[in-house]
Amino acid sequence: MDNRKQRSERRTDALSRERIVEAAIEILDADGEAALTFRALASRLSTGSGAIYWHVADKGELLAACADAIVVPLMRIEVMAGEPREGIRLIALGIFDAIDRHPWVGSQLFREPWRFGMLQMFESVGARLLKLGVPDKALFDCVSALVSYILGVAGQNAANARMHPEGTDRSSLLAAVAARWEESDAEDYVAVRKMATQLRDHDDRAQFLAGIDLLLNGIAHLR
Amino acid sequence: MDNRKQRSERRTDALSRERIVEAAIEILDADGEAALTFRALASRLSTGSGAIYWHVADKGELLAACADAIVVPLMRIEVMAGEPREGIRLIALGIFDAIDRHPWVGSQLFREPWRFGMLQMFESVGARLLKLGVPDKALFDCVSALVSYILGVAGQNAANARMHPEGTDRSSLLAAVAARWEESDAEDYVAVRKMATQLRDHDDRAQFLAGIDLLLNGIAHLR
DNA sequence: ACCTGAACACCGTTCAAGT
DNA sequence: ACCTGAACACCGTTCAAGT
Repeated sequence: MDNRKQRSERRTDALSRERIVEAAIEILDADGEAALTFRALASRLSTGSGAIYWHVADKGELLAACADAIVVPLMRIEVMAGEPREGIRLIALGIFDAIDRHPWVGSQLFREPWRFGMLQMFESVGARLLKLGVPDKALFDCVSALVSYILGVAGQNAANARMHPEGTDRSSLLAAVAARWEESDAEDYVAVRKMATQLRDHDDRAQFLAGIDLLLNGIAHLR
Repeated sequence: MDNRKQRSERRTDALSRERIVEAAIEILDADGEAALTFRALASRLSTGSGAIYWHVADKGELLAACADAIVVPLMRIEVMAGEPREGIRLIALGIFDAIDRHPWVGSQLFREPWRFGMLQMFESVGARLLKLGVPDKALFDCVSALVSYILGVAGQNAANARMHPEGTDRSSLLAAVAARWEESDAEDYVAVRKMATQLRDHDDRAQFLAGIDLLLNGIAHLR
């Protein structure tokens, strides 16, 4: 996982799809989605902006390739050992953590829902649900629900990162929103007021896992 | 001479935030997110592109205002009559159907997660979960899970619409993907192969509701 | 084959100038 | 106060010309 190379780009290296994707990911991670332009990318690769088009069709394909480079390795189908529920939790957490590190992936996952990575994800989750005894008839709905939920959280994380890039003090931001929630009308906003405290000091990762467990719970009590 | 009355009678109404948002929504619905430019909007409103900036800060605010115009009315907190589970289903379906009609809303909901509409949604869902007997401590996690799931489906629908705009024959597209699923390796893709048939003739709306029910099921079996 | 970089068509946004 | 529309800085993409 930790293949941190020397940053000294040798200008003698030929351009390649992999080098382009690698550089693009560095830009995305460092400065966000808006910073990835063909000009910035070309300059980082010490080449002309047109050169990139020899290896990549357009910006959409470039972003998709970047997302695949992050997500597909996570989806490798491991031997089906271990408790299936735990396996699903680990798959979900793997995606959650990856998107935590690379928030731009979150917005990207929606674009090409039937790409290779998605197939892998359906298989990884589906196989484990089968092992849990989920009937064939309900399988697709259950897997879809889990995947949709994971993507929903991913998308929110990505949006969060886009709006509060890096430095923002998250806990004081949550505190501010929680304060607004607490001040809302006592009659019309009963539930929101009750949730304010939990909003203030919740942990995103734990909350994500709680949602996965709710779904697994619901799946276990099917029919 | 006072000519204000006269002006209000004229056919060309003054520009206003509402008229701008209304026209923007028409463009978004008709031709998608990429078609909404300040130039196109100005031309539809028979005005200069700079004029819009008098009423709207920038494009981000414009898109957010458009999304709010669709979503906020759905979130009106109705009297808490009726069965709570059914109420949550109706709220969720309302959002699903709205995003089905206006797919661009799906991608927009992620951007400003703590906007007014979101507060309303948390209250509408939260109040009903309280009525179901969900303990205060678990409330925020449960509401978050439901909202994340709804947003996840919304985002996927929006992406779908962006990729297959309007005319595409959905059922033959699903059939094509299902065929690929069926042809995948029999050993490595057991689950995917079992899901192929269901993928081919599933209904998005029913599947969405199935996911909501899984979550409600899981919530009901909390302890 | 691969790369260069100017050129093109388009964007969001600004702002002096008008009413 | 509100609107005009040219101008600016930037984009993705193309393509004749180079190696």
